[in-house]
Amino acid sequence: MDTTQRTDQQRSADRRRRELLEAADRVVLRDGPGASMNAIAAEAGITKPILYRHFGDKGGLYAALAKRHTDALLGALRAALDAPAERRERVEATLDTYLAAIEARPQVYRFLMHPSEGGPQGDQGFDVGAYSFPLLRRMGEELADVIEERVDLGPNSQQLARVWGHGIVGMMHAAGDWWLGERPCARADLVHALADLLWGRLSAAGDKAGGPSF
Amino acid sequence: MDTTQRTDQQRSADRRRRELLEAADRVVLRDGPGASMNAIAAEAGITKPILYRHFGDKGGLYAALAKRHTDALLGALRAALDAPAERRERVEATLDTYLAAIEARPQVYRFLMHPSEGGPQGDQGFDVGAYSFPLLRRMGEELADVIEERVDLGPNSQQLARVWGHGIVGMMHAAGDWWLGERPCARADLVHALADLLWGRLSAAGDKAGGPSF
DNA sequence: AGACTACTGTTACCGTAAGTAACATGTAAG
DNA sequence: CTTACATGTTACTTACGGTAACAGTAGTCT
Repeated sequence: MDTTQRTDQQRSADRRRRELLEAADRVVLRDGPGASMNAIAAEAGITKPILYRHFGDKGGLYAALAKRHTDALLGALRAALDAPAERRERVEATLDTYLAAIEARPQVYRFLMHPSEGGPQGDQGFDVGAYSFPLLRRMGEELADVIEERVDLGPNSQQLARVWGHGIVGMMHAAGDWWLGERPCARADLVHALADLLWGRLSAAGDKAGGPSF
Repeated sequence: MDTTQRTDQQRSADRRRRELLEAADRVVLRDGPGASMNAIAAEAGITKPILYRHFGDKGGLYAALAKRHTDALLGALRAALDAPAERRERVEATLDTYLAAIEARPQVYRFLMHPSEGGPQGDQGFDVGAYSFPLLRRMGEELADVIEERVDLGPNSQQLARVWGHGIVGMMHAAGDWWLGERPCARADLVHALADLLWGRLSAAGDKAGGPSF
C-alpha cells in the first residue's frame, strides 16, 4: 500500500542520506572545513545534484553534518555534567571531555566552529547574530540550563545562568583552541587551570610586588 | 638621489595603501566579511590587480585590515586595563570597553573574528591551529602578559596566566557574541554577570533544593 | 501490455569570485 | 630620445556553488 511504499522509500532515502553524510564526514576529516561539494559527491560516488536534492544547499549539508557531531559531543558533555560527584569534579570532567574530543579530531572540531563558511552570494544580508557558531551556542544554552537547574543563584537566576553558560563555554573553547595550536601543557594541567579560574582564584590572588593592583 | 627618490615612492605607495585600506574598510562595514575584491577595488576607484600588487592576496588585505582594528581595540583595552582603580573595576571596565566596541560596529567585529573566510581554493592545507582568530589570540596573549605581570600566582605563573588570558578572552567573546545576537539585557548587566563569574560566584553559590550538587 | 508516476542519476551549463598574464600609459633619469 | 619603473587597464583562467534539462528504472493504475 501507499504507507508501506512510502515507508520503504523513506527508509531508503534515509539510508542514502546517512551514507552521504558519512562520505561528507570522511572528506571533511581529510580536507577540513573547505571541503567542496564536488569532492563530497565524488567521495560518495555520485554527483553534485544528488547532494543538493538531499540537503538543499551547502548550508543544509553542513548543518546536518554538524548536528551529528554536535549531538554526540553534547551527549558526552551532559554525561560528564551529570556524573555522581562533587561540583568541581564535574566541571573538570566536562572540561576534560570537551578537550579530549577536540584533541582527537581537530578537523571536525574546526569544521563545527566555522560552519557558516559563507558562500559568495548566499549570505548577502549579513544578519548579525545569525552568523553564530551553532555548536558553541548549543553548548552555551545547554550549560545554562544545567546551571539554572542546579545552582541557587537568587533573583535573576535565569539571565545569570545564560550569561555564565555562554561565557564558560567560550572560555573552554578559546582556551582549547589556543592549547590545541601550541600544546603548551598536558590536558590535565589545562583543565585544572581553567577550573581554578572558575573557582575565583583570580580574585583571591594577591598583587605582585612592584606594581599597582590588577 | 636614489634614497630620496625611493623614499618619495615609498611614501606615495604607503599613502596609496592607506587609501586602499580605508576603502576596504568602508566596503567591509557595508557588506560584511564577504566583501569581494572587486567591490573593494571599485570602492577605491581602481581595479583588482592593484589590490593584489599591494596586498598579495585576499588574506593579505584582510590581515592588514584586521591589524588596524585589532591595534585600535587592543589600545582601548589596555587603557581600561591600566586605569588607576581596583582590580575588579578594571576588569569591568575592560569588559565594557570590548562590548561597547562590538556593539558599535558589529560588522567589523564579525570580520575580525572570521578573517579566514576561506576562499574556494586558497586554504587547502588546513594547518590546524593556523586557522585561529588573530584578534582573539592577540587579546589572549596581551591579557596573559598583564596577568602575569601584575598578579601573584605562585609557581607556574606563566602558564597559568596564559591559560587564563585566553580563557577570559574567550569568555568575553562568546558571551558578547551571544549577547549581540539576542540582546537579552543591558550591557552593564552582562559586564556584572561576567565579573561575578570571574570572581568565583559559581563556586560560592549553593545547590538548588531538589537535585544533587552541581 | 502500455501509459503514468516517482525516484535516482547524469551531463552541461550559469553566475560569481579569486587570482594572473599581457598589455598600455605617464614620468623621471641617463 | 631612450630606458627604466611604477601605475593602471582589459581579458583571461580556474574553481566553486547552484540549477536546468535530460535519461534510465522501478513499481502502479487502467
